[in-house]
Amino acid sequence: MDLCQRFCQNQTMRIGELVKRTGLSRDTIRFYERHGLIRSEPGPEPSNSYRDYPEDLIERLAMIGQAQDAGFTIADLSLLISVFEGGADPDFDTDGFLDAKIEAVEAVIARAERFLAVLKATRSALEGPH
Amino acid sequence: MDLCQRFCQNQTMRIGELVKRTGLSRDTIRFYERHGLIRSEPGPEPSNSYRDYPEDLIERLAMIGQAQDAGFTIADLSLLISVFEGGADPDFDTDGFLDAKIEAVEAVIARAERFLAVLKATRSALEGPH
DNA sequence: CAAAACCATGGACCTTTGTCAACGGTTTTG
DNA sequence: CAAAACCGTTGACAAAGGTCCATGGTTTTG
Repeated sequence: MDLCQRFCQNQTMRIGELVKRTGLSRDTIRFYERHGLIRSEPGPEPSNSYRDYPEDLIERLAMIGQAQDAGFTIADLSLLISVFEGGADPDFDTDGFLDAKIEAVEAVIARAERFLAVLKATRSALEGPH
Repeated sequence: MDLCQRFCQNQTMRIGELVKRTGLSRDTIRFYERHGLIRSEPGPEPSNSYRDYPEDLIERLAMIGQAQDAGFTIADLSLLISVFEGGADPDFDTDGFLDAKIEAVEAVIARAERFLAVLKATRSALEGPH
């Protein structure tokens, strides 16, 4: 199967393109896959072991980055993704999880903003007297 | 020197009180000190090796927490603190450093906020149909 | 068709940010 | 004064999040 086929037929790509389009490293992507944050399919050719990565992973990988900036760990993300995909353990308190995480992220943002203010004040203090 | 003396004379405390007032662990505080993020003084008694921690460390330790939430590493903080204390390498580009860091923190906040929106949307989607 | 580029897998390795345990000394307290 | 609580130092350990390397196969390209 050549490039054009892959391009025209559907929205999947090989890992190299995902690397280019996300800026992540190959190893990082595989690391996420090993930890269940993303999934890939076997690819149509029986002759190789190349895997297909769907288009929407680009969005998901971006979200993973945002989540990490918000203080989420891989384990947190793993849980959240099971919520997204509806495959969560039925007696898992999804609402409670979400509420707690929302609060935590709001706290992180508030703290980061307080720090940002310190940083800006420092810059002013340095530029003022100059 | 007894407790009252220490309390009345000046604004320093021993590590145990710092632990209580910051919520950090003893080991974390020592870790930060080993890495130059905070400093302590030898304490007045010659008979022991206890150290004195100034009152303002409480504020600084709070700031360190905020900085970490904003994506700062210990190494970043070490640089920033040398800027605070005016002891920075004279040919270090302080302005450039601050500008870059401010931009980075703003980016972290923006990304965390985008993620927060995802989280809230997910909660709504879950509560709505219920 | 040969070289260059790409892919998967497995496991070792690395950095960051702490945490724990052990040892021996000092203070505080009942 | 004795037990309990506190302190400092050292060094090993740990978990998270990746990164690197070797090996061997597949595609793409010139």
